[in-house]
Amino acid sequence: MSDIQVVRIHAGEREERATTTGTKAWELFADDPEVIAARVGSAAGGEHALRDLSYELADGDVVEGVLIDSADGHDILRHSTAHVMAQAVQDLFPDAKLGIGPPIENGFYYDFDVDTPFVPEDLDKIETRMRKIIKEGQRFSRRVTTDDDALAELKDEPYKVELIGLKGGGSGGEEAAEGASVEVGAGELTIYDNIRRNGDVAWSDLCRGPHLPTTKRIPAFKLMRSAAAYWRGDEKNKQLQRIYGTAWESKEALDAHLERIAEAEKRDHRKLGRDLDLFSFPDEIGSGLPVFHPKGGVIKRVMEDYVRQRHIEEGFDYVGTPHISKEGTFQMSGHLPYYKDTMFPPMEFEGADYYLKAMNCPMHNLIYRSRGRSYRELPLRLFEFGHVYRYEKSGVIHGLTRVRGFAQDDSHSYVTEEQASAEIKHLLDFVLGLLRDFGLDDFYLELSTRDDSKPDKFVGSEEQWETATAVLREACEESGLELVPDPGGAAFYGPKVSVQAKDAIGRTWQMSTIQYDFNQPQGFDLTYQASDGTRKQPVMIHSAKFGSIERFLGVLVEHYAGAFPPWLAPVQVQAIPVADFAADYLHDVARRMRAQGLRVEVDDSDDRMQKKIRNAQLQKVPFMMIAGKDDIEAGAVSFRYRDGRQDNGVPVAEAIERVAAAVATREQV
RNA sequence: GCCGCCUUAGCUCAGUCGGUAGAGCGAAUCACUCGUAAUGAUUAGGUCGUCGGUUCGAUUCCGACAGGCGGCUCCA
Repeated sequence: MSDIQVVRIHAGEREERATTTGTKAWELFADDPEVIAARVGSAAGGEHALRDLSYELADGDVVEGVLIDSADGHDILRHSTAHVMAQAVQDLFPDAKLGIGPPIENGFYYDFDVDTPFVPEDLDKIETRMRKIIKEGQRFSRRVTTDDDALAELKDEPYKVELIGLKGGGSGGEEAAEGASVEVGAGELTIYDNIRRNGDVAWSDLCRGPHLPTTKRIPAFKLMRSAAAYWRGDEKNKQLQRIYGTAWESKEALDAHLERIAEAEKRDHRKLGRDLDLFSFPDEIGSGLPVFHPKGGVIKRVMEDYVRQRHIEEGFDYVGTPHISKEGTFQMSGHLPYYKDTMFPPMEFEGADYYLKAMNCPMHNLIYRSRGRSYRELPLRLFEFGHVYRYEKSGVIHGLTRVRGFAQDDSHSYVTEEQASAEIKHLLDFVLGLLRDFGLDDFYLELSTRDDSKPDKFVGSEEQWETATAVLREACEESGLELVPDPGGAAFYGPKVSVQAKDAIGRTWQMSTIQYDFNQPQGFDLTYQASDGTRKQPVMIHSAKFGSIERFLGVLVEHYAGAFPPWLAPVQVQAIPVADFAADYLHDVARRMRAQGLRVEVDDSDDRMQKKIRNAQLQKVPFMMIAGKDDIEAGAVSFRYRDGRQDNGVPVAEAIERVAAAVATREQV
């Protein structure tokens, strides 16, 4: 028997463990608590060559080699935990039919077809059962089978039967099996048996693997919630009951994960929006239609002022367009056939159908077209805060991040084909700089292209798409940022680049978008007079930096956890008199600060000073400015910063200067 | 839109196995005038999401609708 490499994989890190002969390979890591997954490969034939080999141990037991392709230890751990969960569910609910159960980011799920949805108490029971299975140390054992054998064996599992059918389903098979790849993969069919110590098969599942050696290798897990999910992600299919869980290499890692979830909840902009009195969603107005309170209004206005100023500096002209328009505008742009369902129903008036606009591009096109254009005018850059309304399905509304009415910081650059590349690179630079000013500096790009298998979802010729995609790709590559492909994610009129930014706790948000559009200029018959006197069609480049002001604000609330940097903070300075006698003094200092454009409030309520400090702290005000007898005598104030640091006896002029400087930097404090 | 859960004072939540409700915080008033995260007392505040049904009686049980939450689907 040839030499075997045993590689251990611990929490996503790989480490070569040993080279040995096959017979002892399994024993090497069988008792190593560090190992949560194992790969067995052949030194001679390369690890992939051993996919199907099994190894005979000294005592005659047979152990399967596990092949871990791109998956890391977490995926194996989580997928194995999903199996244990499914076994527990079928133990407790014998009628439950299996869907699929893949690992996902931070966890796993498994779908079940059951008559009654799971309730939280069911999850407790399932967890208990899972602990028992884990304790039993059932071995995950791989078994190659044939389609026919598998169909016979799994005849009571209709969804598994369907997956087997998909696998062999010809050209569509690969795509159709996408969601099911952990079950059947692309190659041969395998079944994993969970084998008890006494050799009994406790449970089996159609699965491509790989898995942990035994269930004992699951150190820490927790079931999180149950929810319905459409079979194979298609809303035409039946909904199955999905249970989500998470699994980690240690109790500590699990606790840290739960801690991160709690931290994310604390940052939830819907909660902070209420606590900090920023915005609300009155039922009376309607779902997904926020109102901004004075403090939220300040942040919104500062954001708008900033982005308007930046656009003007970058050569954009600020324009304005109405909220409603006759149907023809959206016919011309080509939007209506694609998006009628997601536009609010039209209002009939004087024999015409008026729609609330769901996009601004058509309006900008009409500004472009309002007179003849010369190549000398290009690039022509138009920018506005366009208020758009989209009839989002009721189930998707979410705080400020998914609403039915919002303002886009929408811009369109009309350029010659030759200028497109430079304009896109320029926009990308512009966008990244802007995001950095909002404290976001960890990015990657996503390039959304058309889906060649669904030509009816996209307009334009293949060459047009190729050109446009190439231009975008080049700009992305030049930026040096990581580029992730998103096939099929393009708008109907052209490909797009989107900037994905990571927030303070590592969550990714889609921010700005840049889209290359060769279609609308044609629909609107946009032209310019070229230098040679001919009429040519411009290319239109859509870009939105915030995307939606509402959404961006929601993301910022979560990114900063409500503790905005001074330039964005609704109240920059909270003045707190030690007692009443100091209120006039602070009102005077506040007046001088306001004259510098600073946002200052004086808390002259009859609360005690400590209470006022607490309130200011809870409101996450960056500067607390305190004054009592000592300060008044010295013509000074005392600072308390948001982090609790103090600075006593700062002369008033210097204090004002200090706050103004902090605001001017746009930096967090 | 689909599945499940939820909706009681401004907020967070108790409670009523069907006999119309409570706490803490917040608010208002009064007293205290205080040096870096909650002074004390008093008072006000709710047709228990809306509409309908069952019932002698509904906040409680049933239904519809609206809104919210968690997912799915969707996201120009």
